[in-house]
Amino acid sequence: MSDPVRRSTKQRAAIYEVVQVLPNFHSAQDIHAELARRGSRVGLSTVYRALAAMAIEGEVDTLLRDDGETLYRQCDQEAHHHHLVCRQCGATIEVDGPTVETWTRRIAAQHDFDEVSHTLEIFGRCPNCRAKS
Amino acid sequence: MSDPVRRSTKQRAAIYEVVQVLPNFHSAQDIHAELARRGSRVGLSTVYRALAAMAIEGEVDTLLRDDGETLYRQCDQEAHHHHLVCRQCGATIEVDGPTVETWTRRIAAQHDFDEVSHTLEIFGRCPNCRAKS
DNA sequence: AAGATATTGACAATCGTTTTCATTTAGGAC
DNA sequence: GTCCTAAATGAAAACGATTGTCAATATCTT
Repeated sequence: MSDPVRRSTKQRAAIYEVVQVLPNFHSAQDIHAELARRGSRVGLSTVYRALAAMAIEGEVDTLLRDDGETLYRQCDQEAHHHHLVCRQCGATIEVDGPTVETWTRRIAAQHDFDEVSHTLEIFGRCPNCRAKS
Repeated sequence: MSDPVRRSTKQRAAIYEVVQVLPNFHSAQDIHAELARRGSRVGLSTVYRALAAMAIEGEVDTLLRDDGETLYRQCDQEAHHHHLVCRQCGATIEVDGPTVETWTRRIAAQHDFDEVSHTLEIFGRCPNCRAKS
């Protein structure tokens, strides 16, 4: 009962390519649109499936927006990390959080929880967008 | 151009009542079902509207689940805080995070971001659920 | 090349949530 | 109390992201 063998297809390659090239986070629909713009006519379901698979493999980074939409981005760092995201332009900075890691582990231990994970995102306005307003 | 006046209605009272009584986080649909169980036939749209309004007023606490569903709960603390949530039974502990608050402010300042907010939730398995497995 | 099966894509279905809009109701004025 | 106006309600439709369906296609193995 092992996992099905993965086959490499033109579609998956195209999707991977676009994700690598696009800066910051984008929705599956964005990526689908970008593919169309480039002439790759890939089905929307295929984009969703490929992105979900890549997220599981750790090849892409995901972020859940306030309204529930899932955003994807190329993953720079292997290790667990967080994001500082500009609410206006979407610019993203990856931040590393030893302080937070330690803190969450301590909190969990205090309440005798195990198998702990956490989500943390910081939202704000970047210097560029502030200058424009 | 001031905000419309808020009127107090039986429906809002019923919704507020249920939220106060239910432990832990529940979806708008859960709350709607619980109202029905109690004989209060309140429209689903009304439940959504009331919960959204209460969330803005800070009367209830919200949590965005991994799949994008919004959960609501009575708010014990006025101040900004985070949650330690059991993945299995949903038990929730409110945690206060001066460490994290400081850390996020510092990170934002380092990158010259302003109007900063953040989301942080810790997920794990509570002692009860661990005992059961 | 041929067979087995993973993958694709057009489309329908799902599901939480929001909007529409006609009807009802709260709350102030008289 | 009665009137009036705007807020609130609710049933149903609309919406938007995502997932399922399934026949057709492409990939890998032999």
